[in-house]
Amino acid sequence: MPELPEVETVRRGVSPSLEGRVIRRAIARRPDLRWPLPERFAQRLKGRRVAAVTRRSKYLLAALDPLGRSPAETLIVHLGMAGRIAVVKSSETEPETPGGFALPAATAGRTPGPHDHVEIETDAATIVYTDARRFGSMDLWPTERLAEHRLLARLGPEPLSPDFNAAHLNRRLDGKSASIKAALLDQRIVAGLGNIYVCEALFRAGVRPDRAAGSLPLRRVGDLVDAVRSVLTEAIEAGGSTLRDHRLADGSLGYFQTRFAVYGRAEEPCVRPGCGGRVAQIRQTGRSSFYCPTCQR
DNA sequence: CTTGGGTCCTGTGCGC
DNA sequence: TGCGCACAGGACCCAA
Repeated sequence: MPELPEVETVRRGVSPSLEGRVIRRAIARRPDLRWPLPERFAQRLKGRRVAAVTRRSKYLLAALDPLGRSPAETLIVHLGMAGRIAVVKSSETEPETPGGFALPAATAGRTPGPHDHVEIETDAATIVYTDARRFGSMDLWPTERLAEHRLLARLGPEPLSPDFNAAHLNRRLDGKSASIKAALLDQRIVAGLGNIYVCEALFRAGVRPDRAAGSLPLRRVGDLVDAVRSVLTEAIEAGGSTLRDHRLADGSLGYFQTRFAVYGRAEEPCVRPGCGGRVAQIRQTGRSSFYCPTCQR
């Protein structure tokens, strides 16, 4: 799934086709993704002007201007594990397909793929939401009360904001017996990290994923904050990581996966010069963790 | 409250 | 080549 860098990459890709533009057509090909879509979802999108496209954690947020009796509302999109968004330019009959990636059908005369669930069309492009596993979700919610939405209300600070700092993280880890890996995946503690970037951040900070969260001295908590920041920042610059599903909105590939130090590198040598260790893979709460037993303590 | 396991769903890649 | 199984970037929900 898309973690924060992938969602941010998608946000940047779709913004030009949505911001300041009017939704002239919307299609929902099924009534639900992970949960039921809102009542009359497609109809309620039609005619609305998109004021801005932002991101909170792994959620894409499209702020919609009021229309008629509808107040200002925000379209909330989560990509789940395999959700993908493609921008198909209205003028393109045969869109570019870099990397051999076939863009989902969207424009007139093209057949939609079996998992192309939602399409949103402006005068600039058609935004196609594809999600084979359907772990993703969409909702429409009054912008005025956005912070109260059940999916957003309990999220911790954005990892790239000043609110995520050593003092905050130390307070949230204090006394925790769960692993540091589980704590960093807990979206209430810090919002937007997933399995890949937690593994990579722990490597950078030299912290074993199975250490008790509450066992880190403040200084090392500070190292972890720095590591989270640097890995996310670099991943965003690289356009995210493409394993299976993630694509930039134009269909091209993110390339941060070429810079993974540990994720998916079980048995391979540690990248730290002179280390000589091998990357280990363990399971924690049902998910794979990768780390260097020599560098990470 | 915290913690870990089960769950939703489909596709892919591996071993046999 | 086919089959079955494990696993996949998430996170809600629930039992203990």
